[in-house]
Amino acid sequence: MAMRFVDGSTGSGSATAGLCKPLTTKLQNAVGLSPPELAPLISMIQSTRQARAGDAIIRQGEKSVFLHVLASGWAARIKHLPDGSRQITAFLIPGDLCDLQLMILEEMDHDIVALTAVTLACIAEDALESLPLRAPEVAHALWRSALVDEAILRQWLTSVGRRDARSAIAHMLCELHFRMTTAGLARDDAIDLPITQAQLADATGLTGVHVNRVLQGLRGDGLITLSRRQLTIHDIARLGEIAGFDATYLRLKRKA
Amino acid sequence: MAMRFVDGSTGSGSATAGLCKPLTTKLQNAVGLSPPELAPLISMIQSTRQARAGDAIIRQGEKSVFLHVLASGWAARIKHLPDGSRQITAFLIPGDLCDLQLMILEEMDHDIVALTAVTLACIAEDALESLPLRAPEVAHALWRSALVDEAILRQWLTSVGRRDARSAIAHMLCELHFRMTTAGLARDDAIDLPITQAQLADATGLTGVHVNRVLQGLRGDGLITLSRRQLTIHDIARLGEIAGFDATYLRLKRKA
DNA sequence: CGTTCCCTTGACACCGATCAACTCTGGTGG
DNA sequence: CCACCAGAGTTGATCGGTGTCAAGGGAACG
Repeated sequence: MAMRFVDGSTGSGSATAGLCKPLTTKLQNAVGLSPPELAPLISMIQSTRQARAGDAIIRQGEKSVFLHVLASGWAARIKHLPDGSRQITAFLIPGDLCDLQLMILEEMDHDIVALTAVTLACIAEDALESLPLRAPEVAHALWRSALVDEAILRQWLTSVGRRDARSAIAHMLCELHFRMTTAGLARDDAIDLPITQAQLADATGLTGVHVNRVLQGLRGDGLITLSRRQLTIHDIARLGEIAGFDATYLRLKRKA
Repeated sequence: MAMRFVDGSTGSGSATAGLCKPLTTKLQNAVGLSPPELAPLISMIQSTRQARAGDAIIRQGEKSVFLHVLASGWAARIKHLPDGSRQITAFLIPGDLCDLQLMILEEMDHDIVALTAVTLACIAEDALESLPLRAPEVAHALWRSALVDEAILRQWLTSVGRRDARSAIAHMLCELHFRMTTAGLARDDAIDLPITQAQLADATGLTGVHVNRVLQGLRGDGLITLSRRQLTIHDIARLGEIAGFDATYLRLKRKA
């Protein structure tokens, strides 16, 4: 959990702007914000922070004086149970907000753990507090991002509660592909998928063994290739059909 | 889905104030707002709306010009799957907000359905938009309520994904009892629980038959009484232990 | 006083969990 | 460059928690 500080000056120093690429891409694609509108956000990045795979980014019960934005790498929201099992409650990809809720709530109700090496952009809380006045459309966009996360959560609950394993995993792969595309991180039908089958199991409420068998099935049907942390979806239409996937919940736009 | 309009004048007309009892109780208990601080909220209620059990309050894909606050009765957020099965994503009790998300997002990603006869307080959207300026602590409280709903969602996902049926149902009963208490609607260890076993099954990812058997088990162990839509918890400590229940996620307070 | 949900119970089937190797891959150090 | 090692993936055999199907009983409501 090494801390490293970079240039936090106002303006669009190229290092800072590069850090925020996935976030700005996401906000442009999904909300329709223009680069000039996004400038206030980029200029608020005060420092960056690195973490290695397995490190906790923030723990249950903690509070933070920074809003953390994932700039590179993957992370997960994790809830731990008394018996040692865990439920992954969200996968965070570049451009996702870690802890916007701490603007309003007192402490985290879950851990956030880095799944790969990770770079975080840190935005000071007090800078955020004046954001609604200084750049209302950006503040709006951040809340929108949080509300889409909640819509994702409802989809996950639906997957775990009512879809069978094959359909649930297909749905997860469709969603991740779609989100990576929105963040500008997909290469056509292929994405980096740097998570283990056990982590996929913790997200879908299954066991690692069963996830493995289901993936074999999807591979066997020629729907996907997944190896060396690279996912390629060969027949996205059919995969979406198996999943009952409808991307509307990820597209929810800003109100006119 | 009859619409009925009542006095929407400013001030604390007793009818309007009475409507909001559970909401104000909740906000007082959970956030520590005082009655004078809540006055602006009560004065914003523009009309009320009634619905009968089974009626849709708002449908997936719809938008609304009102924020609906549940004043009496129970409702549920429901996601429908292509095969006809359903996942209940939230139980809404008096004092809960139905569609705050529509302040920012364009359309609903799920249905909200009345589970009993229901009274809704309607707050006009444009009145809400100026709320952060006029009564920042109330606006804060509303967002807080939405974020607690998200924390609840994470708990549900954890229940469905990683707890067994007995533990998941015990957890649900603990949560509902706690929330009813916070809304000022509990009588010691007893609450109204006007939902069917099938609905409890749709919320926990189980079948009605299995929910029935689990409830029999909890009854047989002397932990609860549940009949005629009345739930009494006889041994809340042991029920909480079975559930792995920790109410922190429902208590998340306003930031100092 | 019948109709309609809802609850209850039993027998049986099955999806996914568990247990237990074994293999493969990537990274590390000699 | 190779030997080693830990983590991740793979596979088979078996178990068990829930689902499914089917039927009957009870309570609310007109």
